Amino acid sequence: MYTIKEVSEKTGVSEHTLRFWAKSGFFPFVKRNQNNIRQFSEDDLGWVRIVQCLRKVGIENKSIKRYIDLCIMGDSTIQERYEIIKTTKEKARKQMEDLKHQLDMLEYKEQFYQNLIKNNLKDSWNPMNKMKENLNCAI
Amino acid sequence: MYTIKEVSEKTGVSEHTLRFWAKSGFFPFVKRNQNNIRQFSEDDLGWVRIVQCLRKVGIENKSIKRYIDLCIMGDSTIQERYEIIKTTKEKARKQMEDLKHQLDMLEYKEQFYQNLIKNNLKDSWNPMNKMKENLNCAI
DNA sequence: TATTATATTAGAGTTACTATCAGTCAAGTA
DNA sequence: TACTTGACTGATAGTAACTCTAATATAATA
Repeated sequence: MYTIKEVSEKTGVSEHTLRFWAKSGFFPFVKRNQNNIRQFSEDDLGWVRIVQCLRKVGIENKSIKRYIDLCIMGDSTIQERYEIIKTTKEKARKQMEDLKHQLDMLEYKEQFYQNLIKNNLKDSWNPMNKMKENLNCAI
Repeated sequence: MYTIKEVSEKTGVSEHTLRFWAKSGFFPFVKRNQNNIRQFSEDDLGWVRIVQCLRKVGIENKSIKRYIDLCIMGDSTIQERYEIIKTTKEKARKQMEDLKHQLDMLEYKEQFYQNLIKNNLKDSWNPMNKMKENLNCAI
């Protein structure tokens, strides 16, 4: 059993956000002790991790709540939950692709600046200066 | 020269967001025609794309503004701009890694539900049912 | 000439936190 | 017994980055 602090440390989700999520109905099975303190079980930790995963892929809280509610409803909703996961996975895959493009662009920019710096120091009248002049345009 | 609509279509950034970014000072060189309509040049399009790239990697608008301002200031800021791009690239690389973990988790979940569905339909008293019972816990 | 399309602006609304405050409660320590 | 610590509650305000709405203007088209 884990306190909210331990869950925060284990998952990297702030205590604030965990309470916010709890209030949003994301952890319906978390028990309290006699002092009203939340006691997260290993399974509850699993819920935290899946919520965290869905959020990181950009699923909005309303949709996460829907998924949680389906889980609570039991076996009859397995198909729908499967579809949600499949769609989310596809979304994550597209994000990976997109992020790869951004990484490529940043690598290109890095090279661009690296050349600029190298040539600026060594040689002030080489062809790179054409680029230099256009710097404000090309960023 | 492109209208805001054309830029939106070319880049996938909404007209709304483009105006918001413009207002934030991200496109200082965009000219207007006699009717006060924005006319994006090919170079301006380049600015849109780099801003889009930085946003997609999660760089906050305040930092983007800083980068834009450095660009305007000219050659003396090349080193600092280079550092920003390098740091951003590193950030993007870390995001890729993290997203890969989320993708792995979603793939695992997909398999989990797939097995559940397959076994539920074919055989109601196999070992998978243990998992089924724990579904609400394991999500 | 009337309508439609596209553009502009200011400003309100939204999401998902994030932070702060005020106050309660219980457990452990000096 | 007083004090500190950690957790809880609720309310409220602030923030980032959009996102949407409304009011208005111009230009092209029927």
